[in-house]
Amino acid sequence: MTETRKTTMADVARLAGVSPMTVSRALRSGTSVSTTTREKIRAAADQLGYVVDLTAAAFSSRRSGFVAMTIPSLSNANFADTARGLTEGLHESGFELLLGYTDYDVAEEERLVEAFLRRRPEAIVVTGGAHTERCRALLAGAGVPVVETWDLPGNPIDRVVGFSNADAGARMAQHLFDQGHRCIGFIGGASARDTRGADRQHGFLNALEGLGLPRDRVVTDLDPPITMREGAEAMNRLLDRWPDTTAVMCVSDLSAFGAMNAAIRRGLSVPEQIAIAGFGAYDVSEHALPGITTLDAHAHRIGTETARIILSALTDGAAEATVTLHAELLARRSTAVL
Amino acid sequence: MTETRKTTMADVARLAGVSPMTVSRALRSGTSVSTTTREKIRAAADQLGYVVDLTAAAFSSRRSGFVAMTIPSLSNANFADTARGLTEGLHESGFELLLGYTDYDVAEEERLVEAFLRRRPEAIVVTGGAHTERCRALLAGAGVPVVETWDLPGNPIDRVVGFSNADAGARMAQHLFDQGHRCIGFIGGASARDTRGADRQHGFLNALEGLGLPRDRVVTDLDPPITMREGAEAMNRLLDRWPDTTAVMCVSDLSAFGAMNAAIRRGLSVPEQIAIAGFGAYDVSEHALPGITTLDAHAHRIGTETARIILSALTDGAAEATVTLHAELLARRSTAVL
DNA sequence: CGTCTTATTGTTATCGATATCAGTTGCGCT
DNA sequence: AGCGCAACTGATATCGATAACAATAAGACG
Repeated sequence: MTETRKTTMADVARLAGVSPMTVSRALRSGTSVSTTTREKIRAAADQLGYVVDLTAAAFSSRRSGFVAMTIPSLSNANFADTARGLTEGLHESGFELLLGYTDYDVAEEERLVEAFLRRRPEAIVVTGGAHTERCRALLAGAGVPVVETWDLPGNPIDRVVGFSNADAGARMAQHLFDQGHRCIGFIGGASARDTRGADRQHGFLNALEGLGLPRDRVVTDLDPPITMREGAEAMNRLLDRWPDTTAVMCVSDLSAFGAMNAAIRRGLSVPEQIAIAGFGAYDVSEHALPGITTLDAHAHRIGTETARIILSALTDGAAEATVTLHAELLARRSTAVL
Repeated sequence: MTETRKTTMADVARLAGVSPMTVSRALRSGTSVSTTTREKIRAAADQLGYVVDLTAAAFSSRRSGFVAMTIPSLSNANFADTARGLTEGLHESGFELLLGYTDYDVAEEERLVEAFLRRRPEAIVVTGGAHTERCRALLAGAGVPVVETWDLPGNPIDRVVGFSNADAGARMAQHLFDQGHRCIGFIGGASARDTRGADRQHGFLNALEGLGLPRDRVVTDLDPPITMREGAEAMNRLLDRWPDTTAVMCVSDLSAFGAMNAAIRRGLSVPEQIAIAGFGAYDVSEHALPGITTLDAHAHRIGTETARIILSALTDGAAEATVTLHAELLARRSTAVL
C-alpha cells in the first residue's frame, strides 16, 4: 500500500542512464538491445520494483494482448477444459484470456461480447453457432478473428473449431441399436438455450427414425444447464411414462449419472435392464459404477486448435478456416451386452 | 472485417454536434448530461457503430476496471463457483474479472500475479494463504486491496474471506467418531501443493489423536489435483495395508467418489462395511449411490463476500478485514449408522 | 429584475507507453 | 583506408480517452 507516485519507464531510464525508448525495448522480447544495456536496465527496473503498465502499452501499441472467450458455464468441466487448452496455446505468444460465461443465454452472450469488444481483444472465441442478430453483427464487424467452437455452424461468422453434435447423437443411437436396443429414449434440455444439446438430440432421434424406431420417447423440457438432479428427475418421468424403455441417452454425462442412479434407485440394474449413455467424457462417467458410455468431444483439443487457428489468423493467416473434429465413442459397461 | 480507420469519440462528437468530453460523459453513468444531449449522442454513437475503447479509457482514468483472481484449477467446480460469485458481485459496479489458474503451484501463482499486476487491476484475489516470498511482496506492494480466500492465513497480506480448513477436518473426524468408527483413515495429497487440503488433513488427524485414535492410517502421497482416479487408487492401497479400516475421509468429494467406488468394487458395502466422507459439496456427492457425507464450504458465498469486501475497500473501506465462514457438515448415507 | 446556485458543456493538459524515423557505432571486406 | 550494412540507441509524435478547471445557460429567490 505504498503511496509514492508510480514509477514509470522514465524513472527506470533515468536510473539506467538510457532513453525511455530503450527501456521499452529492453523489457520486451524480439527487440534489438545489447546484452549489457538490457541487463543494466533489468537491474534498474528490479531496483525500483518497476512493473510495465500494460494499460498504457496496450493503448500505445493498439494491441490489447487479450483474446476474449465466452462459454456457457464456468463450472462445466468441458468448457473449462477448452478454456484451459486455449490459455495454454496462447500463453507463449503473450496473449491473456478474458473469460466470461453466458449461462446458456444468447442475450447474455450479446452483452458479454459487447463488453469484451470495449477491451479491444485481438481475437474472439464463442461457444456454438447460435447468436442474436446483433451479436453476430458485433462479432462480424469487430475486425478481428472470430472462432465459433463446439459446433459446426451452417453459416459461420469467420472460423470454426468444432464437431457435428448431430453426428455425435446419431453415433450413439447407432451404438444403442447395435447393442440390441429397440425401445430407446432421450433426456435433454429446452432446445432454445442449449442448441448444441438440441443438435445432439435431433441427430439422435433422426437416427432412431432411420433405424425404424419411434422418436417420441423423450423428456426434453429441462432448462440448461442440465444437472445430475434434473437427469434423475427426467429419468423418473421417462420410466413412469414408458416403463418398457431399455436404453436412454442423456444430453450430458452429468444428467446421465443422475439418470442412471435414479434407475438404480427404482430397482433397475444397469446395464442388464436399462442401458445409459451420456456425452462429454466427464470424469464421473469413467468412474461411476457401472462406467457410463459416452462421447468424448475432445474439449481440451478444441481449445488448443482454437489457439492455433487464432495465432495463424493473426500472422500468416495460412491455417484452415474450419477445423472439424469428431466426437469419439467410449463404450463402457452402462451399455454393455451381457 | 471492415478496415476503415477506427471511429473515436471525436467522430461521435462531430456527428452529434458536441464536444468529445460531452460524449465521454454521455456514454458513462453517474455524469451530468442533459437527457436530450445524451440521447442525441447515443443516436450518433449507434449510427456510427461506436464502441468505447476501454483500452484508452483505462489508461486515461488510471482505472483498469479489472479485478484479478487466481484459482488453483479452472475445472474445479468449487473454485468456479467462487469465481462466479465474485463475477456476479462485481458486475453491477462495472468491474470485470481477470481469471487465471495456477495448477496448485505457487511458482505459477507468482508468475500469474506478476502478469496480472501489469494490467493494473483494482483488486487482487488469490486462493489460500501460501505464496512464494516474492509473490507476497508483489501483492503487498501492489497498492490495491488483496483478498486471500478459502483459508484463514495466520499472517494475512490484507483481507481474508475464508474458513478454517483444519476445523473442517476436525469436524469430520468428530462426525466419524460419533458414528462409532475407531479405525479411521485419510486420503489426500502432497501437502506442499494443496495447503488447504493439507490443513484439512492435519485438523482431521489431530482430532483423531485427541479422540485417542491412531493417526497413521493415511495415504497422502498424491499430487494435486486429486481426481476420482487417484481417490480410487489410494483407497485400494489403504485397504491393502489396513484392511480393518471402517471409515475414510478424502480430501475432496471427487476423490471420495473414486474411493467409494473402489471400495464397492472390492466387494465392500458402503456404509455397512466402510464409511466414506469427502469435502466440497460437489454435485457428485449428493447424487452418488449412496450419497456421500461432505462439508459444504459455501464456495459461491466466498465469491460474493469477496466482492462485497472489495467494493467496500474501494469506497468507504468500512467492511471488516476478515470474513470468517464455516464449512457445513452434510451427513449423507455414506456415513450412516444402520 | 438582478444575483446566486446549480446543471450542463467546453477547453486544455495529460496518462505511460510504443511507432517511426533518424542518428551512431562497430565491423567485415575490398 | 573507405564503404556499406547491421545492430543499437535516441528524439519526437502520437494513441483515445478522462481529469480538472473554466465558462455558460437555466432556474430559484428575495
